[in-house]
Amino acid sequence: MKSDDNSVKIDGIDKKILRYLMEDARKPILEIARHIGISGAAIHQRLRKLEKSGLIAGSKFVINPKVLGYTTMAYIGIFLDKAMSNPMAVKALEKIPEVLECHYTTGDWSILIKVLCKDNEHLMHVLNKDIQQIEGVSRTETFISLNQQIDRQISI
Amino acid sequence: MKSDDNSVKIDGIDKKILRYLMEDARKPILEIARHIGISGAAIHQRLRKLEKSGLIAGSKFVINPKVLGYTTMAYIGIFLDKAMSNPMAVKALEKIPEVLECHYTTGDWSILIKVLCKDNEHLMHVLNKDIQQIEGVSRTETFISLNQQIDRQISI
DNA sequence: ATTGAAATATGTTCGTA
DNA sequence: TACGAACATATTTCAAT
Repeated sequence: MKSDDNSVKIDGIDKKILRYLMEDARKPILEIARHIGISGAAIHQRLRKLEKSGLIAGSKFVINPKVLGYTTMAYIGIFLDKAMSNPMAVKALEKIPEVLECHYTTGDWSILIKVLCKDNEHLMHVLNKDIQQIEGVSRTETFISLNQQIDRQISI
Repeated sequence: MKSDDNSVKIDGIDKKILRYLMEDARKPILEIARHIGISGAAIHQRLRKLEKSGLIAGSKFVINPKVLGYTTMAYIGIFLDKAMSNPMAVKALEKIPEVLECHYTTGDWSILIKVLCKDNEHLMHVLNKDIQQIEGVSRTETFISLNQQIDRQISI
């Protein structure tokens, strides 16, 4: 069910439903139904349509890492010797649990990753013992996040 | 309920419960109960404890932005004239819906942001019309994510 | 697409161990 | 902590519009 511009069409009611569930995935459908004034069955049907379209990728519990002692987040730009080593480097990065994101990027680096560590010492360990030891990694540039001010999903 | 190292203690059962819900926030508690072999009431009680500890920050529906036509993700390093302009710049960034993350960082830039746009043209528009026009922004460096290979939460 | 109602499943509380 | 039972809600399906 795709439109001309290769994107799914959703109407105002779909948006309202999604906005509730993007805030709280466990919000009861019937509660949303009461808020926006249509039946629970209608919402149920719309959600099935949205899931089928692929727009809803799933749902997640959000964990607060600080409560587990993880207080140091950083972005690390990685220079690789040869482009050939990229897929192997990503495989190695996947095995490092502190690596939460990994992007091939334009610009100076081959790869940009986001890591979450307990503290600076832990970060240093991940850099020196885990990342620098990956075959093909020649150099890294680290940017520690002193404070995350915005963290949100796409606005619909 | 914090331990000596200022982090919450969770046991193996807590971890199992959380792992299920981090994958699928709407997974029924009773289903999880059947999987791990304790009663639904016990899980309910543990979840209340985990929420009270602050470890569970909430839950979210995950939207696939590609289905809405958003295919260009980029990181942008922003140079600010004076540190003084930082909070004002963040306020201005909050008003740009394409900005999904914003970090104060160590290193070259004052601020690192993540943006999600429909295409390169849209990204260029956000750069030139929205970001560059913010008071105090002197220069930006853009890194387009050609491909995101890893995207996950903290592993517990 | 939407509805109400019925059937099924789940969430929640409580007394007890 | 954990349990089971009882009660309150929610999800899901379906015939009808």
